[in-house]
This record gives sequence, C-alpha cells and structure tokens, in this order.
Amino acid sequence: MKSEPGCFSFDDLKNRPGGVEHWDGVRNYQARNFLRNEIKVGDGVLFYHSNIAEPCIVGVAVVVREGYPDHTALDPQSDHFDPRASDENPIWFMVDVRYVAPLSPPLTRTDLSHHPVLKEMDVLKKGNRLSVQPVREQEWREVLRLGGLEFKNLGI
DNA sequence: GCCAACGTTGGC
DNA sequence: GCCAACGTTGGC
Repeated sequence: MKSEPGCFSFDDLKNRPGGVEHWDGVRNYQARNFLRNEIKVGDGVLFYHSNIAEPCIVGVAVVVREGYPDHTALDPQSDHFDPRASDENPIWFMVDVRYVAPLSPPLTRTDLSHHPVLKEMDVLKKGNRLSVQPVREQEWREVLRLGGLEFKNLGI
C-alpha cells in the first residue's frame, strides 16, 4: 500500500489508537477491487512512502478488517467525496490495517531495483500508479528478511 | 518543477 | 465505440 507521508505516514499509523486506521480515499477501480474482493484479515501489508525524495518501503502492517464501504465518499465535506456514491451503492471500499513493525533499514527503490527478486516488484514498474497492489510471496519474504524482521514473530 | 504514464470524461 | 482532452500520480 502506498501513501504520501506528508498525507499519511507509517508513523501516523503507529500513533493511531491501537495502531489501527482505515485505508480510505482509494478512487481507482482496480485498487477498489483488491480492497473489496481480495484482501483478507491477516494479510500482510508493505507500507510504501511515495512522492518524496527517496521513496521506500518503510514497514509492515496487517489487515484487521476486510473491505467495507468507504464512508468518505458519502461526505460532502471530504476531499474524497463522490456524488455518485450512496448507501445502496457505495462504489468505493476500504480496509482497516494495524501497524506491525518498521523495516530496518527501509528499502529504497535503488535497493529494490538492485535485488534479483525484488527488482520484479510491481511498484518499480514504469507508470505504476496503483495505490493498492499485490506482492508476491517471495518478495514479501525477502523484504522482511532484508528489513531485519525474518526471525520476529509478527503474528502475520 | 518537469514530464511521462495512466485513468476518466465526454463529444461525436 | 473512438479518441482527444484533461486531471492526477509519482519518479526524478
């Protein structure tokens, strides 16, 4: 999952009550489908900081609630308001995630692109704009290993 | 700040 | 259904 840290950072997630926050504001149908259909409680999340000098994967989170309607689409005061959305047809969905642990060190795009396995990650692909995207099993394992989380019991 | 890539909109 | 125009994303 990608976020601009100036908008919502990994530390922001950590500082939420219980380290839990809903992942709202996704307004792309492909990403919506992941949130609504694919993502399950207990799924691991790589938290990526985008649109900064050194974009990187900064940490790990876990899904604690599966897809449900994104209420910000119904709120005219919200930046994410969508007049087409309604209670009957919410259109947009979100999940809840909980902070788990930071990567030490974070993995920059340079790190990823130099790694035989991680250089294939979707996040590196040109033109990639999906804010929610799948990670392959071997990529997940390798990111956690490099980030010093290999032998930690993360409960994921 | 620049600009390529992408998704969406809307006229036809 | 096509496609140009537009707004947004995000690396650099």
